[in-house]
Order: sequence, then C-alpha cells, then structure tokens
Amino acid sequence: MFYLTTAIDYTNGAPHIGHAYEKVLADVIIRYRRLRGEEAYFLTGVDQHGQKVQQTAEKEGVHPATFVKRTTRKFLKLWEKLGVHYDGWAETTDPRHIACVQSILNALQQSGQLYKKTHSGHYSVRQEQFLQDRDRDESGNFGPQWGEVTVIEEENWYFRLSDHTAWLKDFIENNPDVITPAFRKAELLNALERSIGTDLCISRPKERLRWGIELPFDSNYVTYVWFDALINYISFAGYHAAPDAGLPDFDKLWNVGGRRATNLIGKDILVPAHGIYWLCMLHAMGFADAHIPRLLVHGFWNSKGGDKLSKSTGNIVDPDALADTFGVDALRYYLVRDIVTGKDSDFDLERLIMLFNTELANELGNLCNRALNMSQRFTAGILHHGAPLTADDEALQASLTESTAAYQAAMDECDVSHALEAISRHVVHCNGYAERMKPWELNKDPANAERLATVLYHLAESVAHAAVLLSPVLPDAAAKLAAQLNLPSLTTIKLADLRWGLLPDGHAIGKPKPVFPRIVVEE
RNA sequence: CGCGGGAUGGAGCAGCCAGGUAGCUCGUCAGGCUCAUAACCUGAAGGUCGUAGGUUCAAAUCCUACUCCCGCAACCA
Repeated sequence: MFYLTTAIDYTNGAPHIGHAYEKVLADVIIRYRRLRGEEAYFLTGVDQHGQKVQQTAEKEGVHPATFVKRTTRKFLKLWEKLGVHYDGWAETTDPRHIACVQSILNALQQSGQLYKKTHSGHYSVRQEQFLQDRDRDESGNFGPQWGEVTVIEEENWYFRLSDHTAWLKDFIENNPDVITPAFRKAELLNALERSIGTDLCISRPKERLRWGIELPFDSNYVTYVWFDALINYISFAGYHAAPDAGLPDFDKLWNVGGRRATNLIGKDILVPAHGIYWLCMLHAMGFADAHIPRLLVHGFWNSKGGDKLSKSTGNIVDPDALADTFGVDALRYYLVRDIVTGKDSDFDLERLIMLFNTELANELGNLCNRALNMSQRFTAGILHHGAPLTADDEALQASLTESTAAYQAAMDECDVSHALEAISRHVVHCNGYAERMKPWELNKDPANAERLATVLYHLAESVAHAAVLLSPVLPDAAAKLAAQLNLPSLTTIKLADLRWGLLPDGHAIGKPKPVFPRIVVEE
C-alpha cells in the first residue's frame, strides 16, 4: 500500500498556485503508483481551525463554521476542476477527527507527556499574539504595527518535546530515506540541535481562541494547531476510529508491507512543524521507528522576480483562472514539468504556453496526428505489424526502451520533470524517424506496402506507449489518445504490461483530431 | 562567525551525491520536407560551468577561502 498525504490547506483564503502545485503533484504520484499496479490511497483536505479563521470570520460577521464551509468549497471545486482525485478528504472540524485528537491528547496526558506551565512575555493586544525578540525593530522596540504591547502571564499546556529530540536526532541520522530530498536533512538536524531542551506549547486559553478543539481534560483551553492539523494524517487514516466511522482501516493503510506512509509537504513546514514536532508527536504516541512516515519535501513556485507568491505581494496567480484560460492539461503539465521536485522555480506564463505548444502540441500531438492521418490515407486505417525490421526500426524501439526505463527511474523518485523529458525524447526520435522513412514517399509505389505498414506501425505504437506514460500527468489527454487509437484498454494497462505490440496486427485505428490544440496568444 | 539553497552559451534550466570529450528547451541564422495542429527534420553560431587556490593522469562535478543572490531563523498556516 502506498499511502500519500498532502499538507492540509488553511481555509483563511482562496487557493493559490502553491496549493494547486502540491495537490497536482500528489495526484500525479498517486496515479503513477497505480500505473505501477500498486494499491494506493491519497488523503488531502483542509485545516479549518485557528485564530486567523476566527478573526476573518468575525470581520465578515459570520460564524467561523459558516466561513470555513464557504472557503472549503473553493478548494473542493478547484480539485475537481484540476482532476485531483483523492480517496480521503480531511476536514479538521469533522467530529471523527475531533474524537481522534481528544483520544490522543487523553492518552498523552495519562502517560505524563503533557503538563501545565506559566509563560510570561510581551503580548500584542491588536494582533492577539505573543511577540518575540525578532519582532523588535532596530531600536529594540516593538513597532506601531503591533499596537499596544503589554507584558502578561499566561498558563498553557505543554508537550514534552524535549523527551524525544535525542531519539529524533538518532532516527534521522540512521534513516536517511526518511527526508527527501536529502539536502533538506542538514537543515533539519541543525534546527533540531537548537530545539533541544525546549518543550512545545500546545494550547490556547479560550479567551484568546475559541475556534478549535477543546482539551478533553481542561475545558478552559483548545488545542493549538500542532495536535489538531498534523493529526489529520492519522485520524483520517482510521487511527483510534470506531469501526462504523466510515474511515479506512488504519492497519491496512499505515506502513503496510514495510513501506512508510508519505507526507508530501512544502519546504516551509518541514522545520519545525513536520520534521520535529510531528515526528516527535508520533514517537510519543508509541509509533515504532519503522512506522514513522517519510517526508517528501517540495519547493515553491516563485513569481518571476523571485518574490514569494502571496496575497501580500500582489503577485497571486489564480490557478482557477489559469485553468480556464489555458486549459487543465497545460496547467497540470506546466506545474510538474518546469520544476525539479524539491527545488524552487519561477512561475512564468510564457513558459507555460511554450511548453504546452512545443512538447505537447507540436511534438506529441503532431506525432499522433500525422501517424493516424497517414494510416487513414495510406492503409485505410488498418495497422499491420509488418516486417522485416531495419536498423532504423530497431533504433526506434531501443529509444522507446531507453525512454521508458528513464521515465520509470525518474518517477520512482517523484522526479516528474525528468520523467516527462524522457517521454519527449522518444517523441522527438519518432518525428525524426518519420522524416527519414518518408512514408508519404513509400506510399507512391505499391511495392513498398509492407515497408510502409511497418513504419506506420512504429509511429502508432509509439503514440500508444507515450499515452500510457503520460497518463499520470494528463489522464484526460491520455484517454483521448487511446480513443483515437481505438484502444480504450490503454487506460487500464499497467506499467509492467508495456511491451512492443500493444496494437494488434490488423487493428483499425480511429480518426485523428488534435488532442492538444496550440495556445495562440493574441497581442 | 546562525542555518540552508543558488551562481552553467541571449533567456530558463539539467548535469554535481557515485570525477573522464559541457547537455536540454526557447531564441537567432542557414537549409530540407510536405503526412501533419504554419506543425516536422537537418546543420550552424554562441559557454575558459561566480572568483581564487588545492587534490587528481583527469574537476562543472571532490576540498578550502572569498563574492553576489534567495529563503528560513522555532510555538510564525
């Protein structure tokens, strides 16, 4: 079982391109796992609690529950539009989640992992938060943006994080596969070094925050984000769930067959949230080392100047509008094609259009179109295996073998960009092959009939393979290609079944119709 | 000395972990083809791989120092 989760998005605003990237990437990874013939489960969802939601709802004069319902709908609609197919949907206001959180907190409380402590510090009334030294300006004062700042004392509940950091350090060092990509590990170990000896505040008094999950053993408090949002990865996997809760069987999802669950997250929440807090929380709950999840860390899409894409900079790129304008295929393809998984990339509309037009429309789309069109015109739409093979045919088949192997190796590492590059390599090879073989010349002399059939078969068969390889990224387009090849079984084939000869001898193919219409920008 | 990432032909990137003739896409220039979504194919120009040292028969790739850019710096989604 391949169990994959994404971060759950905070329902304080509309989804932006970063949200879309993570979910599309997860969707691609899951579809690839299924293409490999593996069982897979994909959980995603939304984080609905917290102070910002409470504040924004108040500002708009609605109940937080009404507010998050409204925002959640935007996420749901976007995933539907983008073809993000999840198996489980997590909402932190779900009573089943709340029950799970409270049962975990109770268990930790009973095992002495939680305690109450008084904290004193500078508090901004306007922002409703404690301030740190880093919030001071150059002169050492708190700026006017904080409003009135007073020193107050507050009692809160803490988690004995410091009991687990030694274990975590050892665990990370001895299990290098847990943090992917590897270069993130150093950052985490450094942060861990600094966190040693510190415990984690996990509560907020209800006077400050009402919109959260109440501590089961102290009704004056709600739990803060850590023991709420992070728990979704297990609560919606069926951890501590009642048999009739309608949730998966935890033992059939989590770490089945010795394979760790995968938490796909952005680089911003590796340290400290997931890399330290989450893993230590699981350890405190009694999860064995072998049952600790793997953290797959992706980078960010930045705006062209390298600024972060966010509302505050005004550079927000609306994925919903992008999908409407350029199509879901173009957006999905770009989001996983023009970034190396783990690293950052600049979001550039011109490149989105360029990559769609060249690699999909001009190369693959055109290859399909010319192959089918020639088959229709020259051989009445009937394909024949043909024979005997020339060096060119063998080179084409070798190219396909090489590309498929490279694709698989890359996809196994969640390196979608290089996998797509591998497909493209073979498609380009095919277009060159068509130029050299010149089927339109062969067609002029009936004596070349068998040679012509062989060439056309090689082109069509290549399209069939490309459609299958592309299907995790562009499932709809792959289905269209399969339909034009008149071979719907392509949409259910597994990677292991990909061998030469998918198209049977004597197969009647369909009529060509552009699957990737070029994007034309009007100036 | 806080931490991490980056610096590769005009643009954007890969390659670096496991050293061995510098690769991809776009753009530019010159040809070719006509089956095809004005798509396709071939060829050319263009880089002393941030700087300075070191290791090595051999360094974009390993080591050291430095310069510049970006992000993070813990109870902040």
